[in-house]
Amino acid sequence: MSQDIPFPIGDLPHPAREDLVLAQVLFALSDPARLAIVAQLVAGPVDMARCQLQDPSIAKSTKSHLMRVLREAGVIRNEPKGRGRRLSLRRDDLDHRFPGLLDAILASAPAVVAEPI
Amino acid sequence: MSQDIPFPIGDLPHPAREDLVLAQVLFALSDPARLAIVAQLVAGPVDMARCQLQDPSIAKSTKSHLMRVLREAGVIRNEPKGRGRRLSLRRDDLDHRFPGLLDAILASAPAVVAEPI
DNA sequence: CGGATGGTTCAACTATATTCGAACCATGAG
DNA sequence: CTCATGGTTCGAATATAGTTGAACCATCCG
Repeated sequence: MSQDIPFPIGDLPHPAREDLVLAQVLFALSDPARLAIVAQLVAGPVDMARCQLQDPSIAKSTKSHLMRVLREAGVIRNEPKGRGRRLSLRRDDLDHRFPGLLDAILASAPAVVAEPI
Repeated sequence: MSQDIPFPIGDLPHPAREDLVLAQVLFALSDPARLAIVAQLVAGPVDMARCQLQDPSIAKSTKSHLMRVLREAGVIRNEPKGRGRRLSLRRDDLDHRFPGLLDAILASAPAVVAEPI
């Protein structure tokens, strides 16, 4: 039961809240680049085009892959928006399944201040 | 500064508290087998010989490797004891560097009841 | 309808992790 | 000392993850 998220979140598959797996979430967050992405999303949703990686030389396919790992672990949402995509933290689902986990990680993660528009 | 732990903990190298890296800790805990080991250590130190893995068919070299990943991430201590080794959670160091992280993970991890002696 | 822009997917390659048996080392028991 | 026990390390094999350019797809803009 509950294969993917019940209501449409865009064309990409998102795991339902009850299908999140702790080890998978931890793995997704075990990479500094992915951790930095998550830190950027704490303040709120970010358009993918505006979400920068530390290393600007990274290929866009790689960036897309980073987002995929986070999405498939249930850490972020990735929904179409206009001609681009909008990324957001699935904080509610994470907090519900793993209370305190995200807070603890974010508190220890290097702060990433969102680039002003 | 502070390469390894300042006081002797056995012959194996252990990272000092201030050298623990969040991403590395998360990675160490992102494997179900390692997560289960940690869960076993919550109740207190365990002799390695008594610390069982779910899959009993796993080679001892593999078990040793699992312990190494956890040790190198600073999650567990591994000190000589008699002719064997004693494993323990570095809860104090983890709590100090990443407050709430271990609690959150353990609360969400599948409980592993220690085998009675 | 054409571009142009922004992302995903694919296939191939590289890099890193896992797993194992064998060899080795240390300790405690006899 | 000698042996058995319990673990680590090594090297090789396998598996999984990361990275990339090219191809593709969708949306907006003109």
